[in-house]
Amino acid sequence: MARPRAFDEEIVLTAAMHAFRTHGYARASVSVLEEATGLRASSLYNAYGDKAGLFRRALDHYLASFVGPRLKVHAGPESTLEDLEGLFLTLLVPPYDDGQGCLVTNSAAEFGSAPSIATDGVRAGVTALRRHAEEVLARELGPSAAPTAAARLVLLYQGFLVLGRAGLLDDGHVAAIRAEFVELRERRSPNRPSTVEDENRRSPR
Amino acid sequence: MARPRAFDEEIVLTAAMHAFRTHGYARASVSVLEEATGLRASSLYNAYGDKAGLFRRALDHYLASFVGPRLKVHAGPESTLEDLEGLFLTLLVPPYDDGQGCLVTNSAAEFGSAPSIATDGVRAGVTALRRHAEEVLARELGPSAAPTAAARLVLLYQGFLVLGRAGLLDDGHVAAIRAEFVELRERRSPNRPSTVEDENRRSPR
DNA sequence: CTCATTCTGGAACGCTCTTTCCAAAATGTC
DNA sequence: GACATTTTGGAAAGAGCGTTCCAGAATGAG
Repeated sequence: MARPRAFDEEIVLTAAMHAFRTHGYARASVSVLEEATGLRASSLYNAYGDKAGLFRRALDHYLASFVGPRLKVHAGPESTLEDLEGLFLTLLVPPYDDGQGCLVTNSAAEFGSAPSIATDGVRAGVTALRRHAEEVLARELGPSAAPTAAARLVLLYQGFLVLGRAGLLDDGHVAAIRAEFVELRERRSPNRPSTVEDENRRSPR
Repeated sequence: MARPRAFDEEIVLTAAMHAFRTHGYARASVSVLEEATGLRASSLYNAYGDKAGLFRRALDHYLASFVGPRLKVHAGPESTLEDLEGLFLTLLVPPYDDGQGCLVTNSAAEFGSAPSIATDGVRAGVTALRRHAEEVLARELGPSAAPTAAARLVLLYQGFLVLGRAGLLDDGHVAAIRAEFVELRERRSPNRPSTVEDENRRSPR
């Protein structure tokens, strides 16, 4: 009977994910990862093969455990423009306001367009955001306006994430996002009934 | 009489700048920089003190020799909405379409918000873009709408750069930018006369 | 020519990195 | 208890890193 693992994988992958998000891949040395996860190098190697293997798993974990649930809440089948706006605004409050940015976006910048260990995860993350946004926008604005509006929101969101990562977001950027959604609401499809629930979904701030 | 330098500093800094832009700071090893610049390590150290010193100089050079002139053309005292749109669209054609992104944006993602060798340069780059955009927009839309519109363009531009870096820009994003400027033109201040020159400034594509 | 000064290139240094090795540990089964 | 299996932790290996050292090179001045 093999010795059981002494760690909870969920906890380890979450810790690794945050270490990679904070330091980037190159700067997250194995000793940094040891400290973050509480595991020794040989345990990490035994479990994940090598550093790149751990990164891939951490990125997958990020997509599944952070991006996925956020898209479900803010851009899911029942979501509205207010929920979409909340996707941006929740980045300003705990637990998303730690200033370390998004592992997908950070990895996009770090690895660039050459094939890499981040290629599939970055594409998956950006594609999922766009697809979800487009579905909400198709319901809210009608199907013909949705693709362009979704592409625009993706650009705005990536910009928001980069400036957040750099600590350069300010009230002006927030006002720009709020104005964007004011405009989107003015373009709401007449087929889509408005409800008082919409006002409560934006929160925070 | 001291031995003169065997290199042209402009050429070396430009080469280093591109190496840092392509590989990021952490991955641009001194041997990569040797290859890019054609100088040996000891010459680089003699001239710039250390790797961080070279990076700072390369980032400054980028701001002065690439960002500054681009802002002058696309967001200068005579520039219009069409010129501003060209700031985005020129990223799609040579010499700006090499897919390595922007040293400011890449460094923002790499170094984050903690104090670093990139802090001042990133802030200067983002601030300059915003200020220039805001001046154009104040002329074109009127001073009250300019701050929010500028902040929005900065977010869009950063997002455009990140997705460009990741090789994920497509026609949908370009259409979104074009639509953005269609909307901005509809909001042009009545005080600002339109000219046929405006149509020629957008190019390319 | 000598001199003083700075630059260059190759070699080397010391450190950090990623990864491997292997003995001991942790388990359930017999 | 012995056994087989996997995991863990500490030590070590080898490679790559950033940087320094220093002898020779390149210059203009005298």
